[in-house]
Amino acid sequence: MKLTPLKKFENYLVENEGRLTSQKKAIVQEVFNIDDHFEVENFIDMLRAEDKKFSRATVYRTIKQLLEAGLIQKISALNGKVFYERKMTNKEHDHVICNSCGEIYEINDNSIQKILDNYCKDIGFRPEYRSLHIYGLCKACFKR
Amino acid sequence: MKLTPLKKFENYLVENEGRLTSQKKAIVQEVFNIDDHFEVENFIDMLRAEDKKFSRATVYRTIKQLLEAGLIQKISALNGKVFYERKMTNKEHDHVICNSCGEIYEINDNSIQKILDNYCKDIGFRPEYRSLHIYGLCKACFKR
DNA sequence: TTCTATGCAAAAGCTTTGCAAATCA
DNA sequence: TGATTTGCAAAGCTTTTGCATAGAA
Repeated sequence: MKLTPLKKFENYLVENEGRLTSQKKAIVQEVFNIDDHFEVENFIDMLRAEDKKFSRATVYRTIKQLLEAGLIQKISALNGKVFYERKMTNKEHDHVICNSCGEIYEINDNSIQKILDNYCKDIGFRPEYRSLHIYGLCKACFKR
Repeated sequence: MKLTPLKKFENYLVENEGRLTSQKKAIVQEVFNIDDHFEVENFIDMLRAEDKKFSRATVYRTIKQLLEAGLIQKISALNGKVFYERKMTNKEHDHVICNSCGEIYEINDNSIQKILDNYCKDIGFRPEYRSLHIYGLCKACFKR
């Protein structure tokens, strides 16, 4: 039995003396309609485009709650931009990125996962999210 | 023959029509005196404590230049905090970052390097730089 | 009915920028 | 000398907060 994100959020709110308002409902649905990561300001624009003109404060507050509820995760890029995306429990984010053509490859090697899990265990760290990015030149671009 | 960070920065500045001022010199020396990562505001305080009272703008501008020169690197924690640290050319930067207190641990495990090198070799990718960040809760914060 | 959530505007952090004066090459 | 850099203050951005009102339970 799998709960919908909205249901999960509702459970979280019940447990934490929160209330499920129409704004929160709409925000949750919007977030889980987006496959990709998103920035808050863009997200607000998307809501606006659908005539869901909630205040910035409400959107920020709801995103914070979704984060606390563990339904979404935050990604901080090196350029200072902050993204959010719905949390995929079974998917890590390992990428190989070509500096020349921008092509992105996914790494699928669970020996990395094992090593990292062991490391975390050793230092008593409880991992929640990982990001592994390798930058360089892909085969084709290297030949040139 | 190994160049000092200051010399490298000087070279970078010459190539980019920049000038090596006394402020920049002092900032570079301070940065390379710090073994750990640092936040800009703390860094400014450290400079102040040594009576190097440069304007915030100058510090930010110099850090930006050091970043462009490839002498330091930026780390963004999920709680929004931004850290910098000097770049060790012979060492990859794998970090474990606590989302609660912001503490950063370094991973030293060259088996990761081997796996990644193998992976790159397999797909014909020539790696230049990698960043591996694990976010979660450190021992102390998890207990709370 | 009671307490949380919302919207607004103001404030808070952090970082960047415009401009005149200072400094480097 | 001529161009970049500095310091200051102001402005920009993103995010948070105080407060009165609206709304959920």
